Amino acid sequence: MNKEQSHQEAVKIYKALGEPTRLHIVKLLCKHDELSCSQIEEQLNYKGSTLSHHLKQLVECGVLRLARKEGTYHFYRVNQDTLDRHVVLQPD
Amino acid sequence: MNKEQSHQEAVKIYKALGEPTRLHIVKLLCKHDELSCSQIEEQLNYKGSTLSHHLKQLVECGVLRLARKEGTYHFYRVNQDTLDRHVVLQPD
DNA sequence: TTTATAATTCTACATTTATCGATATACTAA
DNA sequence: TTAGTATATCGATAAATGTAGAATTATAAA
Repeated sequence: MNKEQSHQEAVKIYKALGEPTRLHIVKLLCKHDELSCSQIEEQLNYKGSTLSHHLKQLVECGVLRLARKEGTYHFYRVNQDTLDRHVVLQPD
Repeated sequence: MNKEQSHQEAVKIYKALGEPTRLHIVKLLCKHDELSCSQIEEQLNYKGSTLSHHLKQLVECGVLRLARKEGTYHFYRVNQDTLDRHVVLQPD
């Protein structure tokens, strides 16, 4: 990977975290091992379609991954290595 | 400072860095101790008014500071402590 | 199969924002 | 004072984006 690519990769990650809803999602997942979209919906005051939109972006930039499916539930996890490579998240 | 405030503060910093031009400016300043707007203009392909706009945002979120004025030159520096508290910048 | 639930995708809309030219401000030198 | 230069601010515009309702897909249970 060249400099320009890694630059854009970092930009994507910071842009993903530079939005209050998405940073909330990530912080929540840092405390919960794994969560489904509806479990996140219970904790944060947003519609499922909105959360789905944000989850997609967080997966695309590598901050999260879809780790497991059980029935209709999709469980997401933090990619801790990706996070560690770019950010220092302050605990709530 | 409460949780919500520190959350918003982190969001501002990540949002500031989640834009290619601003991340370029910050990386440049990490290598140059201090730089003026026109010195940055020499290295990055943007107009002064655009850079001024970005520098303002980077100062507002605490990533940079206006460290020194000499004549009409305004020299900016990285706030390394702020940066260290929130991000791990990959070297170019 | 039908019904219900979880998640995603689609569509629309309002808001934000990156960029840059024009203008204004601040400082220096002649 | 006048001219020149460095920044900052203003105004306009095109593009990106967060949100949520509607529709769609996928899975499970009755």
